[in-house]
Amino acid sequence: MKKRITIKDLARELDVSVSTVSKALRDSSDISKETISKIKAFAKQVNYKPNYIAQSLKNQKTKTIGVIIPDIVHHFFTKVIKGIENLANKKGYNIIIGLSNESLSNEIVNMEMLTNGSIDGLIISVSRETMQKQNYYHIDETLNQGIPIVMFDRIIDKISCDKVTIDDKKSTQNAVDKLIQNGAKKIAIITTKDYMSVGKLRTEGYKIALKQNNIKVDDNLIIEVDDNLLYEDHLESLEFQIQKMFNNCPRIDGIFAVNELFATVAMKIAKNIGINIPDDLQIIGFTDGILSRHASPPLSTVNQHGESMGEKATNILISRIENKSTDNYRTHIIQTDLILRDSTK
Amino acid sequence: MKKRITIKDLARELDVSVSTVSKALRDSSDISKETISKIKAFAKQVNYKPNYIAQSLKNQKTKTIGVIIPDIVHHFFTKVIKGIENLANKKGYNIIIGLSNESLSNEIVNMEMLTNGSIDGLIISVSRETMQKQNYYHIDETLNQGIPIVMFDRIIDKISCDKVTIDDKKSTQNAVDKLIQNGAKKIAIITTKDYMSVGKLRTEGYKIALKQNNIKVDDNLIIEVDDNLLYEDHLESLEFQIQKMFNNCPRIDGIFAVNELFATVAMKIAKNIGINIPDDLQIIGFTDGILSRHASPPLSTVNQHGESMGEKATNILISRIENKSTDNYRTHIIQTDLILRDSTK
DNA sequence: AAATAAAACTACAACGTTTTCGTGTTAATA
DNA sequence: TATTAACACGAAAACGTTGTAGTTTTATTT
Repeated sequence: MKKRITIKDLARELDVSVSTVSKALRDSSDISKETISKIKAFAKQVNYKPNYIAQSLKNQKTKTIGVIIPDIVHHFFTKVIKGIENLANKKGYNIIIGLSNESLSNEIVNMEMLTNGSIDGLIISVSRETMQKQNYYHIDETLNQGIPIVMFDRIIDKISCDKVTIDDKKSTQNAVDKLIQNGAKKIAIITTKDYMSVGKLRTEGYKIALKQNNIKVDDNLIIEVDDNLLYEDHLESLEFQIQKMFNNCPRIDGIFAVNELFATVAMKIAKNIGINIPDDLQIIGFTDGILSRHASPPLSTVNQHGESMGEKATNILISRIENKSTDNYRTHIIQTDLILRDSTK
Repeated sequence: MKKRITIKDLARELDVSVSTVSKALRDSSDISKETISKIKAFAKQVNYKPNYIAQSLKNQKTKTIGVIIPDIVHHFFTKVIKGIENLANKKGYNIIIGLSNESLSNEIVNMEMLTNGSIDGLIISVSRETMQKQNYYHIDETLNQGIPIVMFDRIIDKISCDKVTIDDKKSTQNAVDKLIQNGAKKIAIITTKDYMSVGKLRTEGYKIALKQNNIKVDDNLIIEVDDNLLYEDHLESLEFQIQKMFNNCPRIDGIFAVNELFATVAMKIAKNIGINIPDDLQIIGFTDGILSRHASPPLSTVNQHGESMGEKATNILISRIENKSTDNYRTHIIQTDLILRDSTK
């Protein structure tokens, strides 16, 4: 186990001062060409690598960005992270990840760990509990400390910072429109309770689409799933609610689901009852994940472009970090599109 | 934007020395009870938070562990990360993630970024390219630097470090056994080319199970998919190979697939041809992911317990980091189990 | 040859901690 | 009362860098 080589070691070996080495390595005009190349050559030879921690302390910046998400076992978030990582790496940043597990206290703990000097900026999608309790103190705090934040997907209007998201309302409006154009008349939506901004917005989009096409909104067709439970572990209750919907309104011919799990489960149940998809019932989900792609039939879905979202967020964050740009905060909208597969006509 | 409060600030305000403050905050016996509580109270009042970077530099440890994986858009890895994060957080560690995207050079770059002082230890599942090219220099290097490494899932025998994985051979042997017990006689395996240790081991397990049950191994039933391509983007070629298998050997009554995507696609194709599952054909996949759970019928599968794997790896790593334990390196085996759903009788 | 300017290099403080080794008080012992 | 021990605190170095403000050397001008 070799000891790490430091600038001091180089200086001693080459019989120059520490400052000379440091400057040479960063091509300072203070140092002569020959000395620079001599030092660099030697540094390379002995495999010198600068200590990031020391640099961070000295430069007061860490070249790492924090990412806090509610859950990592989730296709969409995973795509976003991929986008973040790729761009961040390209720009010489590392990412350090915190998981809130949908809990406010976890979110706070993670945030505190990260904001004690470890990161230059933060990208976050807040936990469900944070939205419910509307407790944003920790977010305000880190903003106050001068750490730039970019929120994505689940954003909070009251907080003023950069945001990147999609137009949830418009996107579902388009999707529902498509259902209607395809001949659907009795369209249900499977959504979440409305403390989740996205669920709420998508429900609104659904209603607008219906109204514009002169279809009456029927509250029996609006299924609000209580997503306090982690769906994957509580499938029965989800299935139960959907089953009930079919019982109450057997003649449903279109379903818009707020995520791909809801869509997949709805389709499964419909098929069990003997409903033919897409002939008798058309379904459109949200988020182009693995489930949609491999369901049978493959699900039509609204593609959120998670990777672009991650890249956009990273871009904004890094320019805040590096330019100290004090432009007004903006909310950037990522375009969605409708991927039409076999669950629609 | 408030300036961050440092120990120096506290010292000035309270009119004591920096050392006293530092010691008081860590409950040193050097300092009197009263002074300690006075200092702590004040620190709390002004919301003092220690600077992690400075502590890292001074203490020569960062309390963060690096995680490098080939891909994050992948249910299994995601489960492992969850396991790592949960345990790490509990023990006061952060995790910082690097993605290799299955590329050796990316893996190297990430590794270099992380090993320049940013992490105390590393958990890694190597990229496909690393396994193919058998280029392990970067891994040896960081081991040499005294940074402990735990490899998981895709492990390299030649490298001596801690490892945690499953018994691929035995697990598939059990699964194939189950198929045979259920009456299957003509069992195919869909695997990967054998530079991937896991594909190779699973194929071996498959062969053992057949032999022990006096079934002749038929090379036509061993489908080796070239997974140099990212499957998700190259489904056609995967489908093509599986299709061909059914054409060549129509009477297949059992399939073991090396991952859940292969299993799902195989099932889809079989259903299209009109094969009934599980009556005519039984399928078992690997990795209990979202696809298996929501396929129709739901897929029987070998559960790898990714989360436990992550936790185990973290445990081992942290004890290496903190105890400097010099026990011999061990390879820990995580038990798998067979989840029986509706794709088997 | 003296004065000046430019070039090449170095000392040192600083980033925010932790820790070793003192030093000055007070209390206990001889 | 003199000596020692225990207690409470502080000065300063260190972790590995960077950058400012010198200082020395070399080259240029008069």
